[in-house]
Amino acid sequence: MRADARRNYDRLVETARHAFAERGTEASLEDIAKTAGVGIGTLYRHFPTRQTLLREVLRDGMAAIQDKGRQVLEGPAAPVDALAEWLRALIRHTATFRGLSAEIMGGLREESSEFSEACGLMEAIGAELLTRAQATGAVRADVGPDDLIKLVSAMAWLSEQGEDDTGRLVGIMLDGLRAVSS
Amino acid sequence: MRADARRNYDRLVETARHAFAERGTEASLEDIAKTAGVGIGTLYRHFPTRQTLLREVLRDGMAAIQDKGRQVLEGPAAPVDALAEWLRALIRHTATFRGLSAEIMGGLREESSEFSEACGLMEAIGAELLTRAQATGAVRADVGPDDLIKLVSAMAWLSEQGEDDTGRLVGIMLDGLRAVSS
DNA sequence: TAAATATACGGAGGGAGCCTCCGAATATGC
DNA sequence: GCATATTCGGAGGCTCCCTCCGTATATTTA
Repeated sequence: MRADARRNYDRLVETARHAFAERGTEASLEDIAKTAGVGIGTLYRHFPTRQTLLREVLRDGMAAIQDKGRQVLEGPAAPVDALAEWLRALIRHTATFRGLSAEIMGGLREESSEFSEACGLMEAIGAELLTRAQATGAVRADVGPDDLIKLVSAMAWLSEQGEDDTGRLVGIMLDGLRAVSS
Repeated sequence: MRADARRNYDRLVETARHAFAERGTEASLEDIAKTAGVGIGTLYRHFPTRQTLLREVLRDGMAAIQDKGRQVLEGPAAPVDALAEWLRALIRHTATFRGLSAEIMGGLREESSEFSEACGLMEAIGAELLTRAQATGAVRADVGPDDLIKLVSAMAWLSEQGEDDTGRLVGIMLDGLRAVSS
């Protein structure tokens, strides 16, 4: 990769990070290019679609969520609590940009999405935490890992909508996931 | 109101209903005007904002939800079940158009929104059903009517996202609303 | 170091959608 | 039938999307 290309690539990712944080995932790409001091053509060469750019911006955060998953899995907490903690972290991350939860849901649905891979990864981690929690009988048996992602997206969407007190609502949802102690 | 104005108004509402159903609330207004056989200026005179048009399209459905509320309130079902049934109906209605749940959430937040009034109404009905259910001890006491609307919106959003099996996820949420039988 | 070449840059341009504004058209009341 | 208050319609200015290709520049080679 040529040096100038590398430089522009990095500048674009950083600028996009700020723009997405400020204006959501629908931020103007022309603005991002201009702010990065780069032509719009350059942006499109490096990132053919908005999703490509978004995925790159999110790379680190995704890795962090993965780590978090491993951490709670190996931690001392009870399986249900470990799952809950991870879900909360995932929700927080999914809500960093307005519009992101919709992209995630798209990734869950369409194989071709740029987020399909990331979704698969999250689902895998969730699956591990989930089955472990289900084995203890503390989480209802009729939910799958994909349900987890969907519920997480919905909660993240709520959070995106300018809802600051999402924590309590997430708590309600988590209670719903717990098995009825009949 | 002049006869031609009335005619155009009605045509616009009907055309918009189809367009929103097909393409979501972001459907092109210029297309709607064209399909209705009307100039774009005419559309904007009758409906200064997209929300105005959307609100008009939803008028009947909103009334239906109100009726439903009265119906379950006076019905024989247990308060919790009445609440659950009404919430399910509200979710179904909120999910008729892609993008509607976001508008609803906006209406809940901003007084100036075209949906503010409708939201207030829904919240009032929900409040009645909720307090009644809470009085029986079957629903947790730490939720308010606004929480209901938020959770409904989140579920409707899920449904909008092309999720067909939302019923089960809604069930999970409803379980979360029920009081822990300690 | 200077030429050759592979690579990357940038923005003009066509398309779509939003919304405003105002001259032209037309219902309605007298 | 005419006056006039309403309403109509779409051109036009704006923003944004995305593509295409002539120009510029980094890197390699002699």
